[in-house]
Amino acid sequence: MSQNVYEPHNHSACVRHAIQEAQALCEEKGARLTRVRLRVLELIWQSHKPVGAYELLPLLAQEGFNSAPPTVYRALDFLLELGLIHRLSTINAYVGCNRPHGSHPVCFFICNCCGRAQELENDKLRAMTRQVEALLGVTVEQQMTELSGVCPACREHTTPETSGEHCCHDH
Amino acid sequence: MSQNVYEPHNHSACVRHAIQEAQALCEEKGARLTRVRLRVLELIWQSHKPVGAYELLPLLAQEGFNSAPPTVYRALDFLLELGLIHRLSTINAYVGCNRPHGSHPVCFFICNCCGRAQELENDKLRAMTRQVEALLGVTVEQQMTELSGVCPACREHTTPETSGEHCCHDH
DNA sequence: CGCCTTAGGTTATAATGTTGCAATTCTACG
DNA sequence: CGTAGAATTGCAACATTATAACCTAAGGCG
Ligand SMILES: [Zn+2]
Ligand SMILES: [Zn+2]
Ligand SMILES: [Zn+2]
Ligand SMILES: [Zn+2]
Repeated sequence: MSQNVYEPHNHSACVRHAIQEAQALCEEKGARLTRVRLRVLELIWQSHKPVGAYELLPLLAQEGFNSAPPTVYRALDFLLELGLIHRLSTINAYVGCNRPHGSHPVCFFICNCCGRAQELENDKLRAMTRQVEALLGVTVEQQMTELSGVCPACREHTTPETSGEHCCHDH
Repeated sequence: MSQNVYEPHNHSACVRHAIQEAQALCEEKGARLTRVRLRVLELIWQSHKPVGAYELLPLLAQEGFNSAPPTVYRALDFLLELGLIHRLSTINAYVGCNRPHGSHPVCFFICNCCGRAQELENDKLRAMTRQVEALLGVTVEQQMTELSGVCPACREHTTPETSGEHCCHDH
């Protein structure tokens, strides 16, 4: 929904939109968005900060769901398969997808300070892929780009005396 | 050394070049390329297929080196720090760096069939970074792109009857 | 040598992700 | 409806990857 998660925005709308998209996509593909799967997706969307698989365990347990690793990983696999979430391998965490419509090149910026991640649609990325294919004669099937650094919000909050510390945002 | 690891090439030259570069870099930076560190680097360079940390353990043990996880990870950390190797986070494996001269944007293509990885210098990548910085107002500090698919050698070797199997190359 | 810094040895443990199998629930079809 | 087959979940154990803590050994230098 939001094009820049580092700016204040109506996050409820992000969540609502994501869930609606998910339900529509599952309907369309005949996939079953069961209670656990839906709840995991909701939990992931609670913020734009990617969440680790093992962080989800206690959250699910708290709500009476079964909470063993396979439960979470199966839900994550399902959501990944449908493209509803992405896995950020540099930080071993999972985050909701902006436009869950089929497999697409993935590009994220991750703030090292607040942890929030912004998905990016980038035409330079496609150009790069084509260039690599032409150069090496390969066929690209998957691609993942992870940028990291400091977001505008964190740069602003990081005054000289607080530098080195981490600021904490909820989403 | 090689600009395309999927083509036949003089791999000894790759290794020799990498080790020389490493020694020069350590000299220049006053870093100590100890026996374990050098051997780990050599082992990583034995092929263009990224190697897992735990694969190195028995290889080191076999040569009389201490082989507990910390030994290997400390060597890897040292080599990563100097930029002599890269970590491919999508496959949790380590591979030698082409041009070990300071921190630089990392871009690899990884063949899903033979596992060999080719590092790429790509101007589209820099353009993308600038575009992202301008778009979000962020500051990019690190970046990693991992493409995967099928290399020319594997596409050629994968006839209809062998499709689905993996071909094995040494480097 | 004697002091300091860096590197390595050792043990244990944390963090992340998988396998295998039985039990349950859902779906489709007659 | 009722039942067979498929998909999903529960559960226990295990595999893989990485780190912490604490101490000893080795190298650099006055
Ligand atoms: Zn939001
Ligand atoms: Zn931030
Ligand atoms: Zn080579
Ligand atoms: Zn290949």
